[in-house]
This record gives sequence, C-alpha cells and structure tokens, in this order.
Amino acid sequence: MTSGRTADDELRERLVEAADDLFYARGIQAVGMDAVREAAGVSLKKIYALVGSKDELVVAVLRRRARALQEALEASADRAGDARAKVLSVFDFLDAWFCEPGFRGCGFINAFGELGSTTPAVADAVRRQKAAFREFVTELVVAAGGTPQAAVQIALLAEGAQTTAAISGDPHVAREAGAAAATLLDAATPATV
Amino acid sequence: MTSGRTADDELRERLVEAADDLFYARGIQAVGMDAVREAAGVSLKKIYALVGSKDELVVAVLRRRARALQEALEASADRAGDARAKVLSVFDFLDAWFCEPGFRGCGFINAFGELGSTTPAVADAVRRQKAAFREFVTELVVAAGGTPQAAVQIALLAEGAQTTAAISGDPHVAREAGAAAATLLDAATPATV
DNA sequence: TACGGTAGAGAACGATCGTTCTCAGCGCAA
DNA sequence: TTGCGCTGAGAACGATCGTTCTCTACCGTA
Repeated sequence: MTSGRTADDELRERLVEAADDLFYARGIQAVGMDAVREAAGVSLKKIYALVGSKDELVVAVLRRRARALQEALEASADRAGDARAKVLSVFDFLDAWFCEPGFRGCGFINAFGELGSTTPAVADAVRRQKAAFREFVTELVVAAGGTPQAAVQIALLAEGAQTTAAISGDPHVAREAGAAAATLLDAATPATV
Repeated sequence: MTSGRTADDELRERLVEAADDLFYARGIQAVGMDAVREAAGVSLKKIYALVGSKDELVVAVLRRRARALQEALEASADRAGDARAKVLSVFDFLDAWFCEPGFRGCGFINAFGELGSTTPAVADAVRRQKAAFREFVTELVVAAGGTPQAAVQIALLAEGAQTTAAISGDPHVAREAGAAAATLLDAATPATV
C-alpha cells in the first residue's frame, strides 16, 4: 500500500515537514541544518542526498506549503454554499487558520522578506504561490458575478489580513477582511433582484 | 548650527541609515556587521559604542524607518484636499513608494517575518509601528465620516498592497487598493446629498 | 615639552553554520 | 563463508559571524 512511494519518499516527506515546522516557527536562517537533522531524525548525509542543499530544502518546504494551502482553500470553497459564499469562504479559512496555535503569518511572505532578494529560487516559489492564490480568488469572484478588478482587491484584503493578524496578534482581522470583501463583491456585482 | 547634535549623533545617524539600506535590500541576517562598518565608514569599536549590539542596531533602524514613514504619510495627507482625499492620499503615497527603485516591500513586515519570533525587541518595534499606522488611518477615516471598522478594512488594504507589490513586482496594486478603499469608505459614509 | 590616559581601528577570538569527508557496517555475490 | 562495494552517521572542515581585545595615536594637563 505504498502506491509507488519508496522509503526515500517517506524520508523526504518527514524531512520537509520537520524543516517546515522549524522554518515557520523561527525564521529560515535561524534554523541550522543540525536542528533540522535532529527534528527529522534523518542524518546530514541523507539530507543532502535527498535535497542537495539548504536552499533546495527551503524551496521544497515552500512547494509543500503551497500545495497544502491550495488544497485547504479548495476544500473550504467546496464546503461553501453558493458562489458568493465560496468567495467569502477564503476568509472563513483564514479565520480558522489565524486562531491556530503557532500561527506566525504567511510562510511565503516571511520567506520572501528574509530571503527574497538573495535567493532567486525562493523568490520564484513565493511568486508562483501568490499568483496561484490570485488566480484561485479570481475564479471564485468571476463565478460569483464579480469583476477581475474586484478579485484583485479581495486578494489584497486576504494578504493584508495575514500580516496584520501575525503582527497584531488579533486573530479576528479575518472577519474584518471578510466583511470588506463582501462589501467589495456586492459593489462589483450587479444586483439580480 | 548643530542644535544640540554632537559628532556622535551624526555618526549614529550615518550608521543607522547605512544599516537601514543594507538590511532592507538584503535581509537583516544576510548583512554582517563588517558590511555595515564598511557602508557607514564607522569602525566596529565605535559602532558597538553607539548601539551596543546588532539587535539594538536593528531596533534603531526600525524606529528611524517608522518616523520617516509617519512623516511622509502626514505630509501626503497635508497635501490632500478634503477629508476623503486625505484618506486616499495613503494610497497615493504607497503608489509613489512602490514605483521607487529598490522597493522591497514593507521593512517592518520583512523584519517581523525574519526575526519576529526570536527577537522580542524587533517584534515590539514592528507592532508599535503598525499600531501607529492603524491609528493614523483611523483618524483620517473618522474625520472623513467613516467608521473605525472601515478604517481597519482600509488599513488591511494598505498592508496587503505592500506585500503584493513587493512579491508580484506590480507597482500599480496601490491604485487597486486605493479604489477598493474608496468603495469601502463610501459604503461606510452616510451620503450627504 | 613630556607623560599619562582615553578613545578608537581593525585583527582576532570563540561560536555557529553549510557542506564534505572519513570510517564503519551491512548486504550481496562469488 | 569471505571479500568487496556501497550507503549512511556524524565529526570535521573551512567560512562567516557578532563581539571583544590589543595596540596605537592623539589630546590634555602639568
């Protein structure tokens, strides 16, 4: 029941997950490879055999986090009722996420701020995730009868909510952002009465 | 014509400005004290006499940046016409800032993402600046007849615009954010016709 | 004019880091 | 059963870092 997964695949998954936890909690450069080795229970020799370098580990972490986020957002949208509710489900998801212990803002924004100008592969991975998020929001907004411009604005609210929640420690900014998103969506959607 | 400024004050100003440029361009941990020494033209001995430690230098940089931002926002608001225009002047300011060469997002968000969980003094300095910004926006919005809730939402747009512009490289997100802010402000302000 | 004290330059110290190298153990084949 | 080759653990290497220490030079006072 391994469906093509080798022992190395499982080691890599354990490694990337352990690194993700540490990088997200403390910042990437504050975490040495020895700490990753200890948290993952994988030797340095094996780590470098699996990922090649610390930079490649960071990129693998960002990719894993991007997939998890996309899946969670899609699951949240799937649970929502009509098209308008699907748009606002983004903020329901953020609301739940911000209240989680260990929440420390957007891992992509943090990584970009720390390494974005010195590590092109990190900058690229972050740009891709943000482009995917914007596209996801645009699809939802357009499906709800809104405009691409409204989608951009709603995505900006979601981005602003993430850094504000992390810095202020107020997890309820997602609700404020959601309320603003509802206002913008309704303003951009012709009434259908 | 020194108005109480000593040679040390001027050295400190030069030091903090040089450090600010380097930290903002590359990330704080990517810049060693030797690079700061070279850029500022101040010896290490003198640097440690002036600021005490690298962490204190970082905090001094954040405080300097906070003052500069507050002054620029206030100057932009002063130049605006009526109360509503003053609210939107925030986005005019952001629009101009995002187009500057060397723009790399919000220095506070970057610093928080990198050091916020390991250096309490950095986290505190960032929280104070964001609280001051929110208060500034609230004053403008309330003066324009809007609600504190609208102010929170407008501040979220400004925050979202900063990270989005940095990551996407699109400097015009400030205009989109401004348009959204106008919509939210108008929706929160009773019509006075 | 000379001596003593203080301030400051930058080399050096001790620590940490990313990555590699050495050695040992295990597995497979003859 | 033995020998060889390959994989992997973690110590070590070389580099970088924040901070301190040593030495020199300058200034002030007697």
